[in-house]
Amino acid sequence: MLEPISPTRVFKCLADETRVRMTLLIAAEGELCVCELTTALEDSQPKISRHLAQLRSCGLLEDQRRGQWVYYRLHPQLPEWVQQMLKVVVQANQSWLAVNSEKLLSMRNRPERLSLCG
Amino acid sequence: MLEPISPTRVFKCLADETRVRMTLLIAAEGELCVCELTTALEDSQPKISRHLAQLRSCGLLEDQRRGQWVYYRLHPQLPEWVQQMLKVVVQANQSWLAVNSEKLLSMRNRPERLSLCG
DNA sequence: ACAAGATATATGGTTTTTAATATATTCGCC
DNA sequence: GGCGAATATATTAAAAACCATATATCTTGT
Repeated sequence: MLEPISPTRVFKCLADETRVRMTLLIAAEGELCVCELTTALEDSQPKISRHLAQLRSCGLLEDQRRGQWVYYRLHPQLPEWVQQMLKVVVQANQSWLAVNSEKLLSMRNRPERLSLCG
Repeated sequence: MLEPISPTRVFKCLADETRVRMTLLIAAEGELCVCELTTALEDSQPKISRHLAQLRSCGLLEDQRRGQWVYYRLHPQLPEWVQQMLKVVVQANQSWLAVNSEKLLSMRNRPERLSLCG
């Protein structure tokens, strides 16, 4: 297997308001598509998409197209310590994330999920 | 109390090779002075010092002068989640940190500590 | 089945902002 | 004065943002 992701690399990925919020939201929700993230963060689609590409390319997220939507989730091969870390951070920062979770909940025309099978 | 440190802020602090290594080393060792860090990381004193200032100013580290040396440790009021996070990261990345720990161990003229209290 | 339009996402090219580095200098304590 | 540590300044490098545009999928009409 390839060299495992370094702490520096992980922290650099998360060292941006947009990227942490997206990553934590995804960690909390399981998976989210680009338009959901765009709504939750109230940011432009190209900006969201670019940051997602970065998170994908450093191995934090994985993407999956389903029809016209592309869904992002935590990469299943993420090292234990990164998963644990994200869990701790999500857990302790729910009120900080609330502004985004709420926008997600009140989003209109949110693409439907058949079930949470993955 | 002031606004707690945000995830973004924490991750930005750690999003630099020099700063993560220093922070994790300090988390692992309890406390270290500037000259020890300079040796462990094989970097210039001004560089180390400036990064330490950054870590101090975002509340991750606290400094304490003892004679001619200045010692750094994790800030005692660091939120629980940050401490947990650092613990997880240190624990899982010991071999990545080994290069620095070893230089620390083999350092000559290392300032003596009376005891590990504090 | 095919073309036209709508919606979802990604990328190219540029400018602007921010952060890291090196060198020189200053401060503080013995 | 000498050692450990901090800061100032200039320079360089990296990352974010923005706008426009491209691709892919779905829908509707014929």
